[in-house]
Amino acid sequence: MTQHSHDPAAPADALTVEVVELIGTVVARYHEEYEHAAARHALTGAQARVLALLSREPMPMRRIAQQLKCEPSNVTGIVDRLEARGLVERRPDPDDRRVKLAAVTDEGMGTAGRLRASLNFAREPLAALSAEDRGVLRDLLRRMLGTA
Amino acid sequence: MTQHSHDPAAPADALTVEVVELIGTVVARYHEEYEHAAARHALTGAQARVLALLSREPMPMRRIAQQLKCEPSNVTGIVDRLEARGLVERRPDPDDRRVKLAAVTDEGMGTAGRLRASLNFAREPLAALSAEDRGVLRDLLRRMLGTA
DNA sequence: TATTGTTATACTCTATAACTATA
DNA sequence: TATAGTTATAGAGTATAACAATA
Repeated sequence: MTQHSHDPAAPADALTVEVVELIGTVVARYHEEYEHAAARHALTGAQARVLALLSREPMPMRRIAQQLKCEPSNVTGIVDRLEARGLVERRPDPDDRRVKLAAVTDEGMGTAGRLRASLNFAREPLAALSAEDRGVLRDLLRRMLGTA
Repeated sequence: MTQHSHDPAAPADALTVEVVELIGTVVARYHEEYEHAAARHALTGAQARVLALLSREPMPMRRIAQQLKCEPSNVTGIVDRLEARGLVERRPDPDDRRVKLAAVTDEGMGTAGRLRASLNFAREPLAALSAEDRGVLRDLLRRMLGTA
């Protein structure tokens, strides 16, 4: 049983435990900041996520649910509330009349942009790291996530 | 305006943007795994967090709310549900009769232990990194979080 | 008076199941 | 038959405000 074991039942060493705890702290701080940024625009976290998603590209209700990893029925309500505020609209899909494409309005695009700008998680914690450090961090995270 | 600027309105460089996106992915994966681990024990995320919190140390309802960063009134319901399942109990505080100390039962301690063990975020993604890499990652995260 | 925990209320998110309109 | 979106329903988390017991 070495430190490099992939045995899922292997007890974690002290270093791994500390890294996991640090990641937990990052997760908590990230979420807190995201919720606050959303609240500053009178949005819930879920609404902000959908708005951010649609600001990149309109998409069917079904696909929003897949991205959010939730049931399609939930998306109806979230989009309803965004639509009631004029930030999002439902458009018919010319290729399939069953499908409704959710798309941000001009106002919604503005809100999405301000939301993105007010998310200072990008700048504040990472500002403590040099460009070189950030590069090392990027590589480690990539490998951790299996995307490198 | 240099790359090291702390100006909160400064646009983020490409590297910073990528690191933030990677952190976003880590956050999403961490949360997904936490919710699944909780669900395997028929707990919600909030219930699992409170159980984990109390498994370290009994504490007043008020302090649970502070740790969860939510209103004290919410804690009543979460602890109610844990108590109904016999995982947690309310005890009087001998020093202040207004206070109720929430504490895990023996059964709750067992569930908390199994929950912790089933959280394999500790092992799976970090297994891709060597001990040296994990040390570097720990140092970068510490500095990012301002705890070093 | 201030504090602790609770209750009452309203809103949002969530999953499940049944429904509709299309395909 | 199958799929996209919705509705209906119920449970859980959340904040706000008002309350009882205690400090």
